[in-house]
Amino acid sequence: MNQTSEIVTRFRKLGFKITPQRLGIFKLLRNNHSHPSAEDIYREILKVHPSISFTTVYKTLQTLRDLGEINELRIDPERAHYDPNVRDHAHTFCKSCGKISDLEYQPGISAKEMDNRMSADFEVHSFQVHAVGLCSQCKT
Amino acid sequence: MNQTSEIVTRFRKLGFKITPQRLGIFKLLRNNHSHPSAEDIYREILKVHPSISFTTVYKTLQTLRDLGEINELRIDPERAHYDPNVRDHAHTFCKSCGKISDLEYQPGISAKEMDNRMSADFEVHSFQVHAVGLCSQCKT
DNA sequence: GTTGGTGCAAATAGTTTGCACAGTT
DNA sequence: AACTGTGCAAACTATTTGCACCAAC
Repeated sequence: MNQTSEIVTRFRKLGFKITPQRLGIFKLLRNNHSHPSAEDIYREILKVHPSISFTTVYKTLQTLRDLGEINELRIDPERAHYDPNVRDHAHTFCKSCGKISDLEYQPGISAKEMDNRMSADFEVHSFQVHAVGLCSQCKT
Repeated sequence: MNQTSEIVTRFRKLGFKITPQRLGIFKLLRNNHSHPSAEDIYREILKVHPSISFTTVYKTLQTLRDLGEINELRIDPERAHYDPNVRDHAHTFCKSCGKISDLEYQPGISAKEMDNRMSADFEVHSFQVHAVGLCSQCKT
């Protein structure tokens, strides 16, 4: 995810408007490594904008996703999570507590390299690597 | 997924019963490389068992998944897909038509190796690798 | 003033569950 | 006969949408 100022410029250029709600969401996401769900973000932003609606959060996340500013992670079968870090990287997902963490392991190949390799058959947009299991707290 | 006869033995051993519906589902899944959703399986099995319910399909898939006979794939944000091939392997997911295919690329590391490497922090049960993008039919 | 955003409420869709009856063992 | 499975219907939950009013531009 870019600097807030860059996103603001980008939004304006595309005819999107900048609202306090959106600014709050941008701020909440920047440097956020917790992989929040839409609901998580909604609950947090409520502290700053007590009358914001879930719909606004939801639609803003969609917009940011469509612009490639954030990734929508579909690791958790129960809900989507959002990640402002759009660089290629892997995740761990704990089946017990649902926590998603960044994983140091590198797949050894980027989405771009992957795309070059198999472009005849499939056009790769992103390349996702997940380790699913139990985190240190949950494995007894 | 094991041979049907082995699954039957395993089910009986665990106190689960063998019904024509379940046998039909076992047969439909064996050697199935199409990564069907529960709905897909339901529609297929209806041709053989016209009065089977979605609930039965759903519960049987859960049981097979819990026994490790099949993998529940959560690549498609819209629905779960099922794969009788439980060996480590990667998938492609087409954002446009939703098709899931097996991918030749090997992550270069198995879930077991992965687990050994990072066992201090996280207990890896499975290791999932997905290329998300557009299939040959959908990329214009 | 024009256009897009917000927030409410309702619809959608996949998934999951409770329960009575039927089938397997 | 005992106990699990089946099938129906309903509940649940995350997600998505329609629309009237509001705010950014």
